[in-house]
Amino acid sequence: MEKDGSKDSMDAFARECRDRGLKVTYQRMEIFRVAVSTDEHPDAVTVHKRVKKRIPTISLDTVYRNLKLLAAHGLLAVVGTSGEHLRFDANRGPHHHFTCVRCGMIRDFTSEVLAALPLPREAQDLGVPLSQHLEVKGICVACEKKEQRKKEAPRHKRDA
Amino acid sequence: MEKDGSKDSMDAFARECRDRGLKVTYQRMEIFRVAVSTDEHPDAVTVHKRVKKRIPTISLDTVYRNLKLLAAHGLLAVVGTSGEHLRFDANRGPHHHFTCVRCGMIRDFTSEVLAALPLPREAQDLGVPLSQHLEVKGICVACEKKEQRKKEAPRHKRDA
DNA sequence: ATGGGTGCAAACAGTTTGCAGTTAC
DNA sequence: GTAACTGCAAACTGTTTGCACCCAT
Repeated sequence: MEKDGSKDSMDAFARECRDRGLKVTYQRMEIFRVAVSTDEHPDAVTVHKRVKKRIPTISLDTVYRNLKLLAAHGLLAVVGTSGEHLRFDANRGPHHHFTCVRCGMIRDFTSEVLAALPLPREAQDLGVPLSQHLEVKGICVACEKKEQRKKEAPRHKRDA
Repeated sequence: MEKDGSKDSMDAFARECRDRGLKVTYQRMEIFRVAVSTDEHPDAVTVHKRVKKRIPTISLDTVYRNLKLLAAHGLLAVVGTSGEHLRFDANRGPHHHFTCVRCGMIRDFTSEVLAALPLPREAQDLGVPLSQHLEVKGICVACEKKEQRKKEAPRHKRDA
């Protein structure tokens, strides 16, 4: 699926919706078209504004609902940790983040390999870089352990 | 400044405050102590809860104000894009982000060098990684141009 | 003493939810 | 026909702001 909102990609999207039991509504299609036609990572209000040009009566909450729904189905993603509360970081040195997708915990790590990494040219083409850090998403050891336990001992209903 | 809230680091912090004309209040010190004593990247409510143990009467908005103030002074940082609106990304392939610190624009880029990069061991120690992407912060070409113009032609008041 | 800082309460903005009517399947 | 979806309005939550008092400098 290219990021252009072409007929092909919209057809593919419609198919993916039906596959998941999601109805293919005009609103949903237009919301997706707008989202997929830009790489500015718009927020819900921006998407709403743009969709309104085609569907003047569409409501903001329909946009929210659809973006969230599509995100839940993996048809699009929420950028970074956006939308969560403000989180603060008193570690002022260069470091990277490991974010647990289960519990939301963010842990720092440092890496000499990464520190030595030159900034890719593709990024330099976009502007003057000031800092860079790697965002790793995954499942932290604590959550991993929890899930292991569930698998290993499903006969106990300790995790009702 | 180590991330331990030791007397030394607190003294250093007090000095940095005074250097910037910020008053060294009990509340401010405790807020910083909490922030710097953890790498969980707590949100304001969490910080508030912890500071309350020492200062039961502290208000949540004092915590907000101080965290924001300290962030503005570079004494701590706001994590990722947190706190902004929800932003959505329909680019489902692996890609990285260039975020402009001036205008907030986020642009995607891909990089074969990065794609080939093995995940550092330090991250694997924290859990099972699912995805990784580089977050580059800097000044985008548009903002860069704007600032150049200001420097080069200050005699014209085209940028009043 | 005095300007910044604090606490309170009220305002705000973005997001979510309940409901009744509508639409895709 | 029915379950999913939409639009509206009201609720909610995290964050910000105005104001009067207080405290570090």
